[in-house]
Order: sequence, then C-alpha cells, then structure tokens
Amino acid sequence: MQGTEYGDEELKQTMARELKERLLEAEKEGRPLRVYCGFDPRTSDLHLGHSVPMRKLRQFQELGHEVTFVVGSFTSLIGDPSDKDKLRPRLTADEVRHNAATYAEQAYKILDREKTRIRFNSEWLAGLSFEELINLASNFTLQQFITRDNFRKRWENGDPIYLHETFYSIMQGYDAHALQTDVQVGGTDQLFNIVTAARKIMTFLGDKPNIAIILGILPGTDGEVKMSKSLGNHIPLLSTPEDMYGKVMSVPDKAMGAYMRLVTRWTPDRIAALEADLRSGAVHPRDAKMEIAREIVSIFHGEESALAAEEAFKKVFQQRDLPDVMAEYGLQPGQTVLDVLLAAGLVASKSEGRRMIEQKGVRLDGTVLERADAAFPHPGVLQVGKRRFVRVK
RNA sequence: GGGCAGUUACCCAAGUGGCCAAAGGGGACUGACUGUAAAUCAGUUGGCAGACGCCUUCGGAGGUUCGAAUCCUUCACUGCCCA
Repeated sequence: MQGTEYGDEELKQTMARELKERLLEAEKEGRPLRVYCGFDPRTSDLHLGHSVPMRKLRQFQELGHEVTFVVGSFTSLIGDPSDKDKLRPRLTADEVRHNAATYAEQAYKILDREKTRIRFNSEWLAGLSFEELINLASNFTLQQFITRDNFRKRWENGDPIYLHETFYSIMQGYDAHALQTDVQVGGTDQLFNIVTAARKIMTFLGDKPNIAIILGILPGTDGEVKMSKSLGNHIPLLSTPEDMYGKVMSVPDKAMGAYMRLVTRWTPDRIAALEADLRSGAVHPRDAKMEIAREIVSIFHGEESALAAEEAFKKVFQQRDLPDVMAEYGLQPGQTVLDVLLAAGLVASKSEGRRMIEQKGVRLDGTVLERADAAFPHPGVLQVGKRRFVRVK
C-alpha cells in the first residue's frame, strides 16, 4: 500500500483488513477483484498527478485483477468541487467527448491496454430519475457536506456553494454501485467521495461497500500544492522527454519523497535506501533528483529517450551549453532586435521585449544585447532568459 | 419577494471626483547567487511610442461633469439578514 494516505490510522487499518477479507472472498469465488478509478475529463491533457492512481491501477492489473477506467463524462458536467475552493466551470457535452477521446491514449502509457475496460459514467447516470436521486440523497445531511473542508472554507468566506455541487459525491457513489466494484482508487481529496459517499450508497443499495485505496496527492513543480494545469504547476504526460526531465528537475527537493513514492516504479526498499543516502550525504540531492527524473521519463518515453533527455539537460543547464534542437527563425532585412524578438515569438509584446532587454535577459550567441532599437546584429542563437531559445538564420 | 453590502489588473485586495495604468500582498518573469533546486537579494509585471505623450482597462449599458474606478440611472451576478 505504498503511497497511501488516509490521514487516520484507524481507517487505514479498517481498509487494509477489508481488502484482505475481500481478496480471500474473491479467491473463493474464483474471480479477480473489480477495481476502478474515475477520471474527470476536464482537460484533454493528463499530467503526472493523474498518473498516480493509474499506477495503482496498473499494479492491480499486474496482480491479475480487473481494472475499469471510468471517464467522468457525466460528473464533469458538474465538476468535482473536492479540490477546489471555487465553483468549477461546467463543460459542454462536446468538450467532454473531445477530451475523453484523447484521454485513453494517454492512460495507456501506464495501463495495460489489453486489460483495461473503459466506461463512461453517463451510461448509468444519465438515466437516473429524480425519484432515484431523492432516494440516494436521503442518505446524506447538509451538515455532512458543509463540514467538509472545501465547502466550509467557502461558507466561511461567504463564497457561493451551489446545490448541484453536492450531487457530485452522490454521482460518484453511484458509479461504484453501477460497476459493482470491490476497490476504488483515488487521492486524499476523494476521501469523502469514496469513504463516505460511495460506501454509504453501496450499502444503501444492498451492495457490499467497496474498499478505498486513498493515495497521497502529488505536489506540482512548485512543491507546495496539488499538481494542476490551472495552477500552471503541472507536468503533462505528453511533454517531450527533455521537457519532462527538466520539469522534474525543477521540483523542489522537499517534494522528492512524494515523487518517488507516487510516480516512480521503485520498490519501498529502493526508496528507503535512496532516502537514507540523502540523509547521510552519500548522495547529492541533485543526483538523486536526476535519478528520479530519468526514471519518470523512462516510464513515459522509454529508457533510451530518458538518457538522451538527461544528456540534453546536462548540456544546457549544467554546462550552460545550447540545446541541440530549437526553433528557427528567418531573419528579414531591416529588422531590429525588438522586431526579431517579437516575430520569433520569444516575447508577447514589444513592451515585454524592451523589458527583457533592460533586464539584461536577451542574449545573442551568449552576448547580452543592450539596444532594442539597434538593427539585428547577425544570425545566431537568440536567447531570452534561461530557457527560451531561437536560432536566427 | 423585501432590506443591506458587494463586483477593481493572473489571484487576493486598497482606492469614494483630478496627484490613478490604479497602493499592498501572492503568483509570474528578469538579473545576482546556485544544483535550471529551495532560500535570499535587486528589479519588472496593460498596450503603442519610448523624450514629452497617446490609447485601452476598475461587472455591462447609459448619464452628470472641463474631468469618473470614484456621483446618478438601469441591467446582470454574488453574499448576509428577513420572509
């Protein structure tokens, strides 16, 4: 149960015990466990944070269990309020379809394509009647929702909490019933949805409640808060190897533990050993992080690409050399430095370009350019800041 | 349905007629230092010109005024209290 995080020892014990019982039971019945995790198709590109529950699903697959990847096509009409202190914008059906389409392909970077069932929760949620909803809803009190941290904060801040946001938990609980699952995987932000809502609804509907596997939340590249695209601290699964490697390296040291436990394929023993070496000083934190970065890139792009990305990283950032590949721009006659910066897309506006030049952030072949209005000196590698490069020809 | 308060830049938030492109904080970006880390320090953070200046922006629309984020009308949305 590496990477699990219940925030409550008793709950953890209960879940571990139930899981054991369920395993024995399933074995007796000669069937694998039915395991599922729901994903919100809010965005079309998944990031490392999404990979955490997928990794757990993959482990179940490898142990021979049956894994269902649920696309929250219906739930995303609401948007899960769990990790949010604000109302989420509702998606249109078209957006959901489009996002879901690209979703599965990315998921297969982790999951075993042959062994994964994909389901859309609109299959069973769209047909629920108002009467059924009333029955389900009667299992919950308003207080249970309001005392949840995310709702409580909004309540205290005087921010709006919409009625339909409370449906989310109920809908997710119904997913578990519809799929007759044994195990549900999710992050700590899903604690209420899984442990309270889903189990309650399953019990109410006469099922044996599913077991919650609650995983830690992966912090973003800032090392502080949950990885999310909207916060801009995410590492997309579709990043290039170089980009992914660099982004992992930019994660603060204090988050290394979380990355090792939640993203890598490493065993607990291996992680413990590396952490011990870090503590004793036998391994430099940078080298440890490079190992993590290489491992993570390997998962998504393979060993070879990961090694290449590492070489590129060393070259550009440790030796302050230039990357091998960069965008190109064809110099036009009569262009000033500023013109080229803008036309090559290195800056968003002329004002920004001037600012960059004033701040000595613009270099041509390593020489700082001081004059925005001067004619562009000569073809070469134009650099803005540390990581924006264009080869001007 | 009634009363009151509110809606400001990426986010939070100050500003109640000119000195407001709009304080402060966060974030982001640049530079120094580094391990492209963190922390720290210095700076930048609407656009066009870059010297003066001009233009767009303070929920939407309209109005008062030489002049509006600030006053008035109206519409939309939110919170609180009452029903």
